[in-house]
Amino acid sequence: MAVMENETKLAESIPRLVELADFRHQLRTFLSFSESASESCGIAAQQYQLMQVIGSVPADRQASISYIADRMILRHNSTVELVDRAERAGLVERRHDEHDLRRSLVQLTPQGWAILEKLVALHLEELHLHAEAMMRALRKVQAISLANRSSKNGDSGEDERR
Amino acid sequence: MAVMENETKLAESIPRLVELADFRHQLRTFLSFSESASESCGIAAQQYQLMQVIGSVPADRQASISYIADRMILRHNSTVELVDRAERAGLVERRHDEHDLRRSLVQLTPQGWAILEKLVALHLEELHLHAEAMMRALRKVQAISLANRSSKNGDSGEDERR
DNA sequence: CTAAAACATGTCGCTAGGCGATATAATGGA
DNA sequence: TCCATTATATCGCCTAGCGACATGTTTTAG
Repeated sequence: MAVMENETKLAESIPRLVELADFRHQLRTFLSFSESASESCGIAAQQYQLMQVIGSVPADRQASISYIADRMILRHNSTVELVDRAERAGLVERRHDEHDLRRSLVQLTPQGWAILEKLVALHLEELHLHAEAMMRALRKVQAISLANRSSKNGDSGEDERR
Repeated sequence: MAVMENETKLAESIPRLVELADFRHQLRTFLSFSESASESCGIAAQQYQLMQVIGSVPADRQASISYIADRMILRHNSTVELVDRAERAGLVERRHDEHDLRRSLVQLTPQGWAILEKLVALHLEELHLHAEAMMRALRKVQAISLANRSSKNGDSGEDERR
């Protein structure tokens, strides 16, 4: 260890790195496709995701800003801005909740529905082609992460266990 | 159709939307975790991904800017800037390719390796917990996208299957 | 019933990070 | 040698997310 130049660390010096990197690459590829697809419909990728969230609200809930923020994993103010942009683009519109005047409910416009429908189709098509590769990559990582349990504690061997 | 107010479109008006949205939510959750984990190590999520790419270069290749750009799915100039930042943070360093002076090869510093190792462990831990849910969501979408082949052409029924 | 706490949304200024356009140097083939 | 191609780097711009703050509404405690 002392004699090894620190340049010469090999790809496998961190055991599961390659699999994680491959999985991540799959994700980037999918996200990149989604971005292109959205742009091909004239909207931003985030707006597509926003519409996805709004369009898939469970029947007993409504798409308030905070609900959307929660599902989009964004701060509420970022969500407000996202909805602003989508509203300006004519994809969604705000309504006031009659029972709680603080809340503003967001819903898709007919144009929003149309674009969403188109993008869902495109994504399903893409996933039809690439879901399998993603599954494979994820499965590998999963197998690894299972074997990797308690990798922190004094484990002597970490490689022989499947 | 004429009498329906356009407000009342239900969640299932686009058949597979919920599954796609759920899958996307899983992705966001994972990416959000990755972001937090990276920040907990004092670096940006993109820098972690950069190190992943560099650390997992196949033995017969080297991490040039263009290679990284390709794997990160970024423009080369964005990659240059990403590497700049990572270099400033002491995570990576540039070297010149002796055989092609145009190329600059990027490699991890010892500190970079240390942080990468830590983050890989954190991510494997996380995936140990959530890979299953991601798999499930992906599997659903996949099943759907299979059934959805040629959904464009005049298909009368799209709901009765399964 | 009212004051205060909690909550939901909205506004503003800032910043990071990605991109297009452009520049410069090195390589390779005719 | 000369020029097209390749690889990296630089610059200015712009988007989208965030923290801090503001406003209005509901709920709760007393």
